[in-house]
Amino acid sequence: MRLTLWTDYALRTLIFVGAKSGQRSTIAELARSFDVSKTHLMKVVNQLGQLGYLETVRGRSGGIRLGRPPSEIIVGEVVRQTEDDLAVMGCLASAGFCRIEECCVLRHALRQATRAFLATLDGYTLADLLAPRARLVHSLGIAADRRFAR
Amino acid sequence: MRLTLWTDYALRTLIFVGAKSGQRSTIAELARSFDVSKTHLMKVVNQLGQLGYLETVRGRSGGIRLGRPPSEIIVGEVVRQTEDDLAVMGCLASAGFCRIEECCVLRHALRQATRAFLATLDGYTLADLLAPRARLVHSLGIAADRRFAR
DNA sequence: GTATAACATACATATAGAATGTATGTTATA
DNA sequence: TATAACATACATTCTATATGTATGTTATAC
Repeated sequence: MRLTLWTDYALRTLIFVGAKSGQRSTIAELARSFDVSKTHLMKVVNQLGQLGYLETVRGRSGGIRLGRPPSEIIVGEVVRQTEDDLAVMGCLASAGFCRIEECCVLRHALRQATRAFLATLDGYTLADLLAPRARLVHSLGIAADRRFAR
Repeated sequence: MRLTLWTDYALRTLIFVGAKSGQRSTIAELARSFDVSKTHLMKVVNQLGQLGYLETVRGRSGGIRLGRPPSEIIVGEVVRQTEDDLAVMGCLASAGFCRIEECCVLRHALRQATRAFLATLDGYTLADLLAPRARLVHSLGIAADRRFAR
């Protein structure tokens, strides 16, 4: 029962970009920090941009910043959008999967459990994830931006 | 975020065997009903037997029956045992996965969400799943056992 | 005004884990 | 003692995920 690495990168991207607050981040910088290829992470960033979670700026001194305040980015919502299949069992993904589906109590239980999972994540916003900001900045190796430093 | 088909078969096996109550089931019969190969389902049944959920009887007129009362078979417990990896994200599966893991609030949230998922399933026993017995028996095509019928 | 840094996107390939299949062995009873 | 049924090791197939490659677009610094 694993969420995709895609969702993992998406959430980590939001945390990273959020931790830099005012400063812009670049995909190259994120990719280095996560140890993924730039082109791959680019796709994740692209989706987050289209969903409005990120504001992407093209051009020579472009980069990424948050598209809305951290307190308005709900973790459960992000997961629902980056994960394209949240059905924990085949019978929840397509009809006719199992012959007892019309009277299946298990199916009901699984739906309820999935709701409980997402509801828990809905209790967290990006602002909550950014609470230990000082430690995050340190762990992520976020340094002062040299372009603006001098 | 899909549970394995293995877990699916395990739960369906318990429902099927439970629905036949007193009567023994055979793997061949289950395999036919689920439209899986006998040898594959055999492995699932074997595990359930080793865990004590099923009592398997070898020999010419052998078969399967429940190893304990339906009310004592907790769905969440079964899932925890048939699913070998319940970590919804890499960072919950192995240490050193991500550089912010020591101060990561998301990690905490994901653990909490997983607990909520399983806690929901812990609220159901096999007895609950068997409640609509008449309809189950009908949908599963469970007929009177011919070996004992005449 | 043009070179360049940065994002955008379509398409192709690789990989790992799940799912299934094959083969052989063991048990118990009709 | 033949046979129906469970036991288990090993091999193979399949598919979604993950990644890579290639090319295009945008906007600004110089």
